[in-house]
Amino acid sequence: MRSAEGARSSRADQADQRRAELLDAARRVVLERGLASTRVADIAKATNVSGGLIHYHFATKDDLITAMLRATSETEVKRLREIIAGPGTAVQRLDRVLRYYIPSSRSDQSWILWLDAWALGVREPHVREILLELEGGWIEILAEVISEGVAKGEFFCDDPVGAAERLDGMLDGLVVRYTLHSGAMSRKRLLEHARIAATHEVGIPRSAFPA
Amino acid sequence: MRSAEGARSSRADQADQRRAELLDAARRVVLERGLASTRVADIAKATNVSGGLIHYHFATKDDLITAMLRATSETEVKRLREIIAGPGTAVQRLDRVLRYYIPSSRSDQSWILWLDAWALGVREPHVREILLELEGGWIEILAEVISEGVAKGEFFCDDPVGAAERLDGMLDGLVVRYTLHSGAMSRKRLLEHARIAATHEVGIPRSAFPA
DNA sequence: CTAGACTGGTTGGTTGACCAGTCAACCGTC
DNA sequence: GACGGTTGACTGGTCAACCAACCAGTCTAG
Repeated sequence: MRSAEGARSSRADQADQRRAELLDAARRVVLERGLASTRVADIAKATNVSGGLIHYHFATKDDLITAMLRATSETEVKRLREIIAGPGTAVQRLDRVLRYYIPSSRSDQSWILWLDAWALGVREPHVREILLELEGGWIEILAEVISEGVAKGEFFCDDPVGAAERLDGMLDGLVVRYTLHSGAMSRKRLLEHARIAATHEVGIPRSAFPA
Repeated sequence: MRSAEGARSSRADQADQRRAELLDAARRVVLERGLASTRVADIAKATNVSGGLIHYHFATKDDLITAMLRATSETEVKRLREIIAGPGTAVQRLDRVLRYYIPSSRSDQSWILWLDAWALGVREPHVREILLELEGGWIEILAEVISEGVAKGEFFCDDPVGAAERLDGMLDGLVVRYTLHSGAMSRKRLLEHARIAATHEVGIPRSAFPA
């Protein structure tokens, strides 16, 4: 009765949990050390696990990294969807998306992962595919929010997808700048840039956004 | 008479030339193989030179890579300055800058170098510094062109530096997309995005740019 | 003008560190 | 007792950096 599908820790569950744990450790280690200098042994150590176990769950280091990127990308898009699912006007929703691009603090270094992934993606088609999905997700969501605003008469824009591509591109570029040279681009300034560009794209005044 | 300062191949000249040759080969090899998998031996082979010689001219691999990035960055900014030095209206000059961001063909992969450098820059302050100068150069030049246009009454923009930062950021982001997923972003569309964003930033109609 | 010392450039082989992936043996649970 | 999960030692290979030797010009003293 208990051991059927409601079982607390079947074999499969245990393996899945370990896999997830390894993926998580991999993400942490890569963020800390960078993709280039991340060894399988580092990830093993971060999980208090033997090196061999990694290769039991993931055939190659490449598999592990790829799976980690895919998992991270998927939860990222999922969270973003939750963000826009909430209530509010189109401007409020758009502002939430813009803010979600920007690292919330100096210690939030999640973008580093994507800088590494871009470089890797140049050579690795699998990685490129993951990145395409992630970027596509951002753009799609931005475009949705904009279209919605247009439908409600809040926004004015005859090419929501184009506008979304431009906004997404600008945010990517500016976040790189913010991540690499925090001195040359404050978080505040970055957000202001995002909001100004958004006003240009959806035809509303700056005052429509919070100060 | 011949051997004085007009000498064809003094010691110093020879060394400088070899250094330049090595830097050039390094750039080619890194573009082709990626930073992560570029070996000193690869660069040696590409120059038909022994591995030891590399370490004679550059103490460490890191030195070589850093010097190569710095040299590339500097010639990049120099070329960009030449681009805007030419004649024409402010719109024409701005358009030339926008076009200069964008790889001129599928085979022009020079941006790959900067994707690698961004990832490296996260960990290496020297690299970060080079990138800051490069990006700063782009922004400065964009801001100059915009300010000039404003002074001449061609453009309308009360914050040329802010506009330059936004345009530079957008172009960086979109070029990444173009470089990684050429299928999802054609060169034509990329240029169109650049021009549209520019019209927003400098307050001119789309028709001011070439079709 | 020239022989020999000196210097900078170059070679190729070597070394020591590092690391992904393998393997045989071990443990706990059903 | 069989199987999924786990260990840690081991292997084969790779690579940056070092080094001893060599060579081609250049300088200097006689």
